[in-house]
Amino acid sequence: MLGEKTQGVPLKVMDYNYDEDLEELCPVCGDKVSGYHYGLLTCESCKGFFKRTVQNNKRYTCAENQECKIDKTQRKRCPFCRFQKCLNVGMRLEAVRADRMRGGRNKFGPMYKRDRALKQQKKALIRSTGFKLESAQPQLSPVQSDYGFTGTLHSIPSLPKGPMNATSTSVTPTDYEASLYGPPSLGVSMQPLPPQYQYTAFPSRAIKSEFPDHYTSSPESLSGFAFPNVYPSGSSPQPSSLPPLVLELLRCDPDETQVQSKILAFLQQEQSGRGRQEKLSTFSLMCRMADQTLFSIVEWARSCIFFKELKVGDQMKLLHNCWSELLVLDHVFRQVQHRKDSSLLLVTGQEMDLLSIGSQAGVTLSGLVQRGQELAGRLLGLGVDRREVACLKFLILFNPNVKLLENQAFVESVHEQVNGALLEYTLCTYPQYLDKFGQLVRRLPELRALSTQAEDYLCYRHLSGEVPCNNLLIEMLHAKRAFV
DNA sequence: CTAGCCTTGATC
DNA sequence: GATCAAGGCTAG
Repeated sequence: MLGEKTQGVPLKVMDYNYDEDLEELCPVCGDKVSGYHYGLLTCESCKGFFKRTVQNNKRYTCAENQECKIDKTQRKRCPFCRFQKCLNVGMRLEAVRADRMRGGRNKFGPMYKRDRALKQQKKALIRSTGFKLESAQPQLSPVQSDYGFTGTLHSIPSLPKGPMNATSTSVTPTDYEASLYGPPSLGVSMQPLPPQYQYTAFPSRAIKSEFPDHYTSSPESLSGFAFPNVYPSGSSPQPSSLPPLVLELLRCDPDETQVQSKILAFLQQEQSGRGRQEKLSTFSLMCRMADQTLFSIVEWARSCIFFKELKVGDQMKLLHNCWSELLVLDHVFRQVQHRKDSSLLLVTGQEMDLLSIGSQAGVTLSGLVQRGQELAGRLLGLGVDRREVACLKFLILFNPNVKLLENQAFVESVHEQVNGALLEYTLCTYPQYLDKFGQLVRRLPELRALSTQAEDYLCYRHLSGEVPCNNLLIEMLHAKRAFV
């Protein structure tokens, strides 16, 4: 109500303050913002659209190629792309209440407040300096970093409680915010998980199956260090000062949420088709999870700039060389975003208690996990961001030390280019850090050492027959070493 | 379906 | 009591 007043009706209470939300436009369609809705400032119509879609579990399809431009005049044309954009800019499914309770506040309240404060600060800064500094500090996203929006994935202590309906998403009023929509379906189809898995929030329900496999408008919508795209239409949201190559590499990154939902759905399906007796052990489940993650990594690589230019033979050689490093980096960076010492965040969004790993996993595996945590700790200390990780992935993939490549020169050149872009990026984005580039790059040998150990371990477990068959992991292992 | 306006109610 | 983001209602 007041949101409308302050912006809609130009009350004469305030003298035409040149500040306050003047240029605040809905990040989905560019219309006038009416207040915070479902996680960020949006217009009234997108608020309503988002609500209808989630509440009624709407499924849309796109008549074109899922990249329709959404603006004020065309937003009605393609609900699929509109909803897609809603999610990409950061609207939160979990802010739509499963129980439809009206009024009151939710846990986003403090975040909205903080976001306002930050905007004020920024404005003051602009006024005092006379120019904008756009996203000089991309990791300080008011909407997504501090309140742990990876942190909405925080765990629910135990199994679904009484009034929870098995298939629908109804949840008790008290924990609807926290539980989101994942637990019920997880609980049903995945069979009772081992106690060390806690149920975690998972921000989607059936809608997830509607998501396309790639996203188009904003490369920046992931949690952690991402900056929400507040630019009204599809043009590049980044200040031009950033090395374009870095942005390009980031664009190749898959949407975490989509990967997460895909893998979770896969595991659920696999698990539901399994009899009670043949339920997987925790370790086997982890292997399946890693296996699926590896699939998504391979998928990522194959669609990547540069990599897709290579002949298949070279692609295979590069991937065989670095699959475990990419897998470990993926895991480690997830822990960086997770920011918890007490648990691991799995690719499915589930949390796993580190203490229980320590007590159940055996020395070698515990040691590996521990080393992963240490690496994550160092990266966290460095303040690594997504763009840097995107570069590191390419540096790992385009390893110039891989021999017998058909197009060795190309691989070397890509490696050099990415190196240069990363250096430039760290220098211009974190000028206060004298040697961030060096620090980052020095983590790569550590990563490699860790991944080699992990491979050894996997190999050992494989030889003891403990790793599920038909496994891409094993295929990769085979490719790299001569097996018995 | 859409989107503008209305009602609610926990928090400040 | 004011605030303001949720959900609800209803013309178009």
